[in-house]
Parts: sequence; structure tokens; C-alpha cells
Amino acid sequence: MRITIKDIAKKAGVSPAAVSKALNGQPDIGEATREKILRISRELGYTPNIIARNLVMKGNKTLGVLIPDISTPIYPVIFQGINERAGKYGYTLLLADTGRDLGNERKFISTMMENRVAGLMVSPVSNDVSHIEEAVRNQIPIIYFGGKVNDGMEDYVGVDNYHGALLAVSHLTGLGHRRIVMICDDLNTKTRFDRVEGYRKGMEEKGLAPDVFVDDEGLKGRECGMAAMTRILRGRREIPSAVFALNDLMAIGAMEALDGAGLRVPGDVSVVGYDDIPFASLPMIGLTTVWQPKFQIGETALEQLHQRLKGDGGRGNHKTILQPELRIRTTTGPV
Amino acid sequence: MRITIKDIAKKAGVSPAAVSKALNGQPDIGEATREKILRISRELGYTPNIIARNLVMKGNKTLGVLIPDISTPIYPVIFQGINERAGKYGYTLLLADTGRDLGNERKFISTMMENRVAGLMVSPVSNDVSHIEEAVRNQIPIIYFGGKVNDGMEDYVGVDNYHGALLAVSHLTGLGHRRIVMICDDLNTKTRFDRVEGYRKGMEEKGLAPDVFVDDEGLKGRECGMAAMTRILRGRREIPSAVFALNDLMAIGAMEALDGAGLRVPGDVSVVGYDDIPFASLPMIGLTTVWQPKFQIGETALEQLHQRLKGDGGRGNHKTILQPELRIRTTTGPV
DNA sequence: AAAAATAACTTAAACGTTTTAGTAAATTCT
DNA sequence: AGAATTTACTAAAACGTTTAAGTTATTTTT
Repeated sequence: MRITIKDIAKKAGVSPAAVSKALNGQPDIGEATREKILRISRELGYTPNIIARNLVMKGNKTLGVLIPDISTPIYPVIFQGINERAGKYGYTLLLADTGRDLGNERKFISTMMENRVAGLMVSPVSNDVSHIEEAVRNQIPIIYFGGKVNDGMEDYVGVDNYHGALLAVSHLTGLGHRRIVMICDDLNTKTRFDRVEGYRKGMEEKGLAPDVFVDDEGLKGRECGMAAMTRILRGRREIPSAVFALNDLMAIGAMEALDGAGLRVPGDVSVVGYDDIPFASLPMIGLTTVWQPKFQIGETALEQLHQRLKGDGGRGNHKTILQPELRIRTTTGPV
Repeated sequence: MRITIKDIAKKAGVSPAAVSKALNGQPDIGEATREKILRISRELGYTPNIIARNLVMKGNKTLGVLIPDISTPIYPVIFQGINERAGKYGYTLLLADTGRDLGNERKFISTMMENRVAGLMVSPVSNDVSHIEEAVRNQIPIIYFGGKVNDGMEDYVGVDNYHGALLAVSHLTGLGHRRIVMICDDLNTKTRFDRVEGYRKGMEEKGLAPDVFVDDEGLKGRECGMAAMTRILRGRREIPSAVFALNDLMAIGAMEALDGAGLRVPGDVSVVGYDDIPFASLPMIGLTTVWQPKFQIGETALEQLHQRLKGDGGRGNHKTILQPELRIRTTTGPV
């Protein structure tokens, strides 16, 4: 049995209230008794039961974090951002990986609510978060982040995908490229949509015709990039001089296809990705890509939640949009 | 204010005890009242307060997980193994990233104890876990895992590094290699030591002279691999025909150095890594390496903790050693 | 020296549950 | 019909804390 305040009280010959006060450094307790209590508590190896304390004090310092797939390279870093700030403010984190499964998301949200987290930070599985809102019922603050955020949400921290794509395309046009194709898996999230729009804008600014190739056969990542690139290479009269991929994995896939077709990167065609996942920076790959402020996303999300928790706790309707940065490496060059 | 059993009781005109029974499907409650209570509880959007329940029932279903750095590619997958099994058994996970900092490790261990987790799974920052044992005082079960486990620990799940290295070296000798050098950053963990021993054994079995190059100038990962390889290329009369690196990042570094020296992989020298981090399998890299059963480490750790929690909860002194597998790709070839 | 103030405690209620023991009413038994 | 049993509840204690209010004994004030 773990030892409690009562055990200390008994051993010290005082009341539990006295122990509580001594332990919390409150005033009305004598120096001698205080020291005695502290000594005994140390001897017995007492650890305060925070959850019992929270019960009476109301309010606790646990936050829930929901992530669709922690092994997707962006999330560990976001979590570290959250974790760091959480440590700073004394929060403890309940983390669950939903595995991109809506049922799991539902289940974990309930678990978190039952565990009386003070607030939630969720990177939702799907664009539709109505079941989350319903379960939470505005009882605690919630912040959304990640790839499935959209303008309809009340509070989220996101990244300016439009601007990120614009950066990528401007880089390419600046190098003299005119036939730039964008490859994409599907278009069913706002994140993807914004990147496409940014690309369109970047092209139109230079008077170039946008050319978006969507491969929505259900493939993802490398395989999708490879399939898309292969089909582009086969189907067109002129091959593009540059490719802008929806994400780094697709960019890698495209590079594989180019390699397979005997084309050199960036000699024959330049490639730009999006995300800056860890291996993008490996010298063997050297992918030019759009970096996301991952750590900062986590920090900001926690910071906002913290502010709301300190304040009224209501919906803040705070949408924070962070800015991505272009990382120029070796897969892009002059046309 | 979140609504409680009392609120439901008041609205239904019954006692809190009746509500509790109805909600938990206990027998001695009338059908009519049960339905009324259930209806009202649904209407009010009641969510049980699990932590209040745990207080009276004793024992809870929260486990603590401590990880040194969640952005190190192996950990997300381990966490998913833990997470999956946790969901299955109804555990909730408190996760903290210690950032490889001993002070943080201490702090988070206390936090977890104060939050009355039922058990702990920790991948320690250092080989010495005495401060953890001291804080935990055998009050709850604990399982160690990760890179800093050693035989002195009472309960851990680890990987057979000795055998993993043996696999790597046998592969190389099987291809006809005789001058195989192992490169290593330092030798201060059992994990590293075991890999070196496995390498030694593999060499000696074939009557070859082991050749371990330790670069302990404080460099890590790619930089260390590059530095080590560069020095080997400069300092020896005969260059080795194969390199076995302590880990994948060092292998990548070594490949960079080889490339810089105009040597082809695997034409001139074969390279084997260890860990099988995600990009090892990219076709551009195609690193032959030793894979670790990451997901299974997580699963096993949770499974063992669960068994102990169901049982006596005492030290199990269970050491589970999982087996690694060789992943042969394109950086190795016949001499 | 009596009254007032202060120091150092203790008592008891509260937080949101569960559960044991108790109770009144309805039903079954003989 | 009266006793015994069952049904459907309620009362109260418990879990480990905190805290407002109460109680002594001691010190200070006048």
C-alpha cells in the first residue's frame, strides 16, 4: 500500500490537516512539527497523490494529445514542441495514436474526457471533427493542428500551405523554369487544396499555365509519385522541366521514376518536395523542399491552450498560421 | 461545471447510489428507473469521472511511458506497439520525452508517480537507473527498454545485439569479404559493446582478424561515420573491402566519405548498417542493415507490464530478448 | 490580572465516485 | 393471514486530499 498523509499523521502524532499544511508550506504550523513531519514524510518515501488533490482543488494539469500516426516524421517533432512547453508550465501529457482510424479517435476522445483532461490538442483523422465537438461539448478547450485542419474550425494552429507552395514555385520560375507540373495524390483536404492554389498563383503571376496532375487511384507517397511521374513521362509530348510534388515522399517517388527513365535530376528536370522530412537533407538525396515549423506548431498549440486555460477557457477562435520556409538543396537547378 | 452523478440523481429523483448502479449495469435496480436514469444521463451529456472512481476502487489504468527522444526514428514505432496493446487492454498512456536529460528524467518519473500511474515503461537516458528505482521504491512495476538496457536490470525487453552483429558480419563473410572493419562512435553502452562482440565473434569464426575503429571524439551519427571512414581511408595501406557501422546514420556518413574518395558502393566497398531506420529502404540508399523489431518491443513491454499488473505486481525479473533480422539491400555485394 | 490577540493546532466537510449495510414495500410461501 | 423472502431502493462510509471554521494554550495588551 502506498503511504498517505494519514500514515504520516499517525506516525507524527498529528492530524492529517497538519501534515497537509506542513507539506504545502502553509503558515500556521510550528517549526518543530513542520520539520518532524517533513522528516517522517521523507523517511516513509511519501509521494503526494496529485489526483486526489485535484479532486478537491478542481482543475488539473493533464492535457490530452491525439495524433493520427506518430511514426509519420512530422509528428514526433510536433510532440516535442508540445512536450517542452508542457514541462515548462507543469502539464502532464496523455498521448494516444489513433492510427488514422475514426473509431479509435472517438474512443480515445472519450477516454480523455473520462480522465478529465484540462484541455485537448488534436490532429484529427478527418476534416470532419463534429463527433469530437459533440463529445467535448465545449466543456474543455480544444486546439486542432496537423494536416486536416480547415477554416471551419474554431481554434487551430496551421501552416500557410498556400504561401509554401508559392515559395516553391517562385524558386522554380526564378531558375527559369516554365513547364512546371505539380503532382498530387488527391484533393480532399484543405491542406492539399491550398498547396495547389499556391502553385496556381505562382504560375499565373509569371503568366505560365498551371498543370496539376492528380493521381487519385488510391496510391500514396512514393508509389503515387512514381506512378504519376511515369504517366507524365509517357503521356506528354514535351516533358516538364520541373516537378513540384505535394510532399517529399511523392518527390522521392518522382525521382525514382525519372531515374528509371534515364533522366538526370536536376540536369534534365528539377524536383521540389514539401515537408522536409528528415532524409530530405541527406546529401544523397538533397531534396529542395518546403520546411514546416514542426516544433513551433507544437509549442504554439500548447501555448494557446495554456492561455485559454488561464483565461476564460472558452473558445478563442484563434487561428494561428505559421510560415513555412524554402530549403534549397541539390534537386533544383537552372533549366 | 461538468455534470456529476449527483446532478443526475437530483433530476431523476433518486439517490446517487441508484444512479451509480444503473450506470454500471448492476442488478438491484428497477427497469423503469434504470431507463429513466440512462435517459437523463444521456440528455445531460454525462461523462463518468474515471479518476474519482479510481480513487475509491483503487488501482487505475494509466501507464507512464518515458522516452529519451521521440524524434529518433525507432521510438515512434515502439510507442505504436505500446499504444496498440494499451488500447486492447484499456490502458491510457502518459508519455514524456526526457530529451536525453537526466534532470528531466528525474522530474518526469516523479510526475508519473504523483499521478499514480499503475506501471512504468522507461527507455532510460543512461545506463544507471538507480535514481529511478529509488523514486519508484518497488511500489509499481517497471519495464525498461531501448538502447540503454543492460543485464543488471531486473526487467527489460531488449534486442539481441550480439546476434544482430553476427548476422551482419556473416552476410559479409558469406560474400567473400575478409577485410571487414567495424566503425563505432564510443563503447560506453552495453548495446554497443554487444554489437562489437558479435562482430568479433563473426570474424573469429572465419579465422579473420577483427578490426574495430573507434572514433570517440564526441561526434555522433553521420558526422562520426564520415570522420571515421575518412581516417580509415587515409591511414591504412589496404582499404577494407567492407564496413560494418554501429548504426545506419554512421553507415550513411561512411558512404559519403567513400563517395568523396571516389570509391563505389558496393563495387569497391560494401557497407552494412544497423537499425533499419526508415530511409535505409529508399531505393536511392538501399542500405543493407540489421532491422529491429521495434513494434514488437513496444508490444512486449506492455504485455509484460500487463501480466505483472494482473498478477502479483512484483518484480518479475523477466528479461525478454527479441531477435533482429538482416535486411539485405544494395550496399553489399561480392568482393 | 483580566481581556484580547495570536500561534498551533484539530474537526469536519468537500471533491465524485462505489459499495456495504440497512429499510420499506411488495411478493411468495405455508 | 402471518411469516419469510425478494425487490428496489437509500444512507453513509470510504478513497486521499484541502480548507474553512473551531478550539485550545500561550502570549500580548491595557
